[in-house]
Amino acid sequence: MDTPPITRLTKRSEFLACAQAPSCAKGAVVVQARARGDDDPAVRVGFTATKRIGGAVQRNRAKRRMREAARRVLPDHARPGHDYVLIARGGVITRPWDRLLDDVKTALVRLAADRPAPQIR
RNA sequence: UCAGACGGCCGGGCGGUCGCGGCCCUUCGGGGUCGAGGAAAGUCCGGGCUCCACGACGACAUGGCGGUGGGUAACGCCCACCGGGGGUGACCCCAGGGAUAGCGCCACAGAGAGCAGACCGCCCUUUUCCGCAAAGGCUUCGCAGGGCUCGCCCUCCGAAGCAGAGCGAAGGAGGGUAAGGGUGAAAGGGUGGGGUAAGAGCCCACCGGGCCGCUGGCGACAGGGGCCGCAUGGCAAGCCCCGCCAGGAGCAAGACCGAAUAGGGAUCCCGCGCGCUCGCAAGAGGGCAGGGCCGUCGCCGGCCCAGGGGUCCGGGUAGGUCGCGAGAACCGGCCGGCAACGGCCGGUCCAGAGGAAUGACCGCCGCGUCUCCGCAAGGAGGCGGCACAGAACCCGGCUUACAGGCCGUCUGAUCUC
Repeated sequence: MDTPPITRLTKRSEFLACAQAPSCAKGAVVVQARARGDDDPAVRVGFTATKRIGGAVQRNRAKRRMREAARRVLPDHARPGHDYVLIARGGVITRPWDRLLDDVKTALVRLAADRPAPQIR
């Protein structure tokens, strides 16, 4: 099976929809996962870093690290037809890179185990 | 060499493997190219741009600015100069218009603080008391001489005492004095001399100040002259006065396109008939007839409808496109100007934007720091050490933040010659 395309979330409404979805906090990130319920197998992902992280420089750096982590982890651990939102927590900038990857991976696995995705052809 | 003043600049570099955003090309595999800052920050001023308002004007209110002359699109910015203050100096600092337009304030301290003021001190007059006391005087006594009416008188000298002009000290009363002490942010020009009872611009010299000409300068001002002895302070970041500048909102400005759904309007087609019950009414219920759908075309049965359907127009939401980067641009040269800056010539194209592009891992080098080895030069290793910080419509400024480092000019010391 081909890996579904991964695109970015860009609309505020899409982020808000994911905010209602199940989430899992692990290490330096919080991951929200939402089954869109349409027939598109695409995986979409968005990133959030609030002002609690710091100024613009810190927030940008947090999003870049999360984006790179998602790029490494999502193709193997994301479920098709889902939207994911990664929210930065306090230590996301100083977290060692391997640990950050583990955080995202285990959060994704746990979300997939908690609620199996509806069957998608 | 050491201290310091001012101005300017950099703010990690090279490489590898995966990646990211815009644009272009593409044989759709990919390729090419560009891709954060000096502050992108704070959003404090000034503009461009856009919409709204508007008589293109004036007045008032409010806010801002405030030495002069330049620069600029403009500014509260920049440059040069002037004045004042600080520093040995290079240089630095100044909210730097008006205090005889008016109002107000000047706390505390202090005797007195805005038509000044007598606490201490100084001086004069007077008075009380005390001390000292010249020349001379008076009283008493002694001694000597002389006279005579024999008891006194006169003279010289000595002793004691008294009064005493005057001097000194203390106190009281009246007055003079702003030089001194003390208070204060500030005490009604300063310093020196004369003068005086003591003092005082009372007088004089210099400095300061005011007024009026002159000279230089575009000007702020400066220089010098004459006159005036000259009480009349500070605060205008208290109100105020004067001059100058400001219509308001901001790219979520604003322009265009515009789905689904639900409203609105126009028009066309079909239907919109009868009676009953409940209800004040709006309306609700069900019957016959009508229309639609389904089962089998119809009869018949079920369900649904009091309206249904089509076309067009308009507002408008999500969303999309534009606004949006070739400009008060940058680089180099020449010219003008002390400079800010301006002009000309040549060259370059240089991010774009949306939930927002620069990251992850690694190697080498640089810098910093720590540990160890070494007499030293140096070497080895560790670091989760390498600033402040991320364009969001765009410019010109200001302000604030910033590890470390570089360059230039100048000043004061010191050393060598």
